[in-house]
Amino acid sequence: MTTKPPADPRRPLTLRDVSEASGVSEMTVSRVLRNRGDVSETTRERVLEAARALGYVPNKIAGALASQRVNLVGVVIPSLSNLVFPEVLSGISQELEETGLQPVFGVTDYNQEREEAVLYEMLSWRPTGMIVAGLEHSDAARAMLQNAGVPIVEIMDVDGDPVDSVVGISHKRAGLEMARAIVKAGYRKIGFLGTKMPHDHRARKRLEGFEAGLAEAGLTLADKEFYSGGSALLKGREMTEAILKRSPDLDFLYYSNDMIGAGGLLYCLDKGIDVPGKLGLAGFNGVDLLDGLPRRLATMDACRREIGRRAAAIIAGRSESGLVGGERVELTPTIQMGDTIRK
Amino acid sequence: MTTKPPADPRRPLTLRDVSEASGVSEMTVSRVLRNRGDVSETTRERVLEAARALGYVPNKIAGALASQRVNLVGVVIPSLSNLVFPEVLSGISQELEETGLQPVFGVTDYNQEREEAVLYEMLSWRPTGMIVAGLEHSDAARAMLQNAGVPIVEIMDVDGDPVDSVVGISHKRAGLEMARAIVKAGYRKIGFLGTKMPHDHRARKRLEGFEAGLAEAGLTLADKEFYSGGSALLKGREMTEAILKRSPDLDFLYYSNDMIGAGGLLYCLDKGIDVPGKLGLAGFNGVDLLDGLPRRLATMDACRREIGRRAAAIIAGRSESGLVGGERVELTPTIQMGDTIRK
DNA sequence: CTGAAAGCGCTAACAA
DNA sequence: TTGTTAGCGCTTTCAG
Repeated sequence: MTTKPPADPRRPLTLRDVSEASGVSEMTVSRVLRNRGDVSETTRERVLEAARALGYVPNKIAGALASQRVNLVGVVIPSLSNLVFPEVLSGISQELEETGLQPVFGVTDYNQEREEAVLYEMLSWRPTGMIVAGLEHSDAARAMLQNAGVPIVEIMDVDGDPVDSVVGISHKRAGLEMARAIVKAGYRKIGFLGTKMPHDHRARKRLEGFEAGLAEAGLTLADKEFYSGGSALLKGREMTEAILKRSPDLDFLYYSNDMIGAGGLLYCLDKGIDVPGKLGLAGFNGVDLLDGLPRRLATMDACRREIGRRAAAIIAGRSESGLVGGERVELTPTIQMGDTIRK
Repeated sequence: MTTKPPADPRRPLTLRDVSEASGVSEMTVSRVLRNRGDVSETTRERVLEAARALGYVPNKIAGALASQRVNLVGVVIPSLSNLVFPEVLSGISQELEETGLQPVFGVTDYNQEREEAVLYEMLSWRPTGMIVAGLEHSDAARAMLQNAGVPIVEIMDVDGDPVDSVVGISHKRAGLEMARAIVKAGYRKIGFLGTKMPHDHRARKRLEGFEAGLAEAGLTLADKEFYSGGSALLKGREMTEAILKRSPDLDFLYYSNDMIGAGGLLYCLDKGIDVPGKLGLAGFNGVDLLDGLPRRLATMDACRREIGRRAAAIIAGRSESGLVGGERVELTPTIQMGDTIRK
């Protein structure tokens, strides 16, 4: 006759431990812990009591393997320091809160190889769905997403060919409309200041749309200036100084984001340049972080939180309603004229 | 005689599929895909080829269950919009990059109930380790962490009683030293402006340390102003206006973070207040986002990226070297005097 | 309302 | 170098 060796005390607890402590079968314990099926109030309480007393934390790995269900939603974004993405994430978290689904974040640093690695890693956890920033992916990444067999939502941008669903704004259109507004306000010698990152496709599309908008009025960009890295506010300052030295006759500066725009604005105020009389300014994103500046920079709201919410809603909706086709949600950004464009 | 029904074509691929496609046992396929054990170059290539052709993505759920190893590190932070935390996360990602470990983020919104929920959720995936912001947790949360059986690193703050390891700065000391620097520069009527959030323990500790520092010189805070929510830059402006209206004789304003400090600075410059001659200003965090302001705000670097890195290194180190006791890493923040304190 | 048996997809340990 | 066997901790399914 043998006795079982005493279990390792540092071994994580299992359903069996709760079962033994409560004198109820593992199956019934499992039911109680998941609120599934009918369990008598008596046993229910006995089980809950035992689980709490032991400090049992269920093993979702085993649960997921057995049930073939994982309450994770993968979210892949290029950067956390961009100010834009935390807000998207926040919209996603908020929308998912009530659904029992949990977002899991991955960051690519605007790097396609990293993106592939992150996607592979995430998909290997068999998430309920994936939310991925942007429409531009390597062939391998697209293939992975296509074969994943779960709802995919590409976000931020709608100008392109989505794998499945897409939620975002048209950055081309955003650039176009900003150009029209600027032209309409009477500006003619217009410069562009933006990021150098070759993989920031959305900034590129805004610039394309912007140039198209100028072309409608027979205009072309008078000058451009690009940067990469560093404090955006400071870069905005430096770039503005540089472009104005080179092209002193510019009457408008269009910045690819609000942070560099704010730097430019501060520079102009420092130098006593008449804004928006002699020089108009506009950015992009509508970050309310900047609301306390001496003047409100003209900008365009990118609907960041709403994008996160809608994307999450698609995943949540589909995960309970079975499969539906790819949806397309195009949000409409609104221009905020602020105080840096002439009326 | 029966034939197996054809497999559901949308069913995710398994090791078995790769095994059949390559004519190699599942076990060997598994070895190849994990680079474990010796496999002949011939079979290795055959397997890799088959896996790629099929688009096989391994199922980590099953793998983790079988191997009892999970390459996930849980990271729990209070907020993403705080500017501080993205940088910590970035330090963590960076340090983990080479180790095969993957960070998974969870956000608590400075809410203890949410924290419990997030911790429970994460621990149920049996991660390799946990990084948690702050030392203040509910009893239930502490118990969960204590019983998790994996390395826990609490970050940001060292003033308190850690569950296991801790990496951070002393916020008490940070406040204390800033007070000393201010007093030494000759300021005497000092006001404090900060967040109202009752759960921002670190801000509270800085304030305590700050008051202790003033007390050393026989001083007390002349006035205080608190806020919650909204654009920090704007709030900084508004609060500064309010406190100066109420207490026009203040000669220094200590802000609990750089963003509201920047708002205050912009307000003072607008109003033509002599900074730092008549009024000194200081913030906290050292966010280089603000480098482009007209003057550099005095501040104190909170070592955010370094904190993330060190915490991640502890998890990574312990996961391969077996268990070690709780480590304590206290980083030393450095004052940056900027242009808003008299020399 | 409760329990017993089978197996999710993979890997540890051992055998060949 | 490769294959076989058992089982990770849970849930599904079916039987009581």
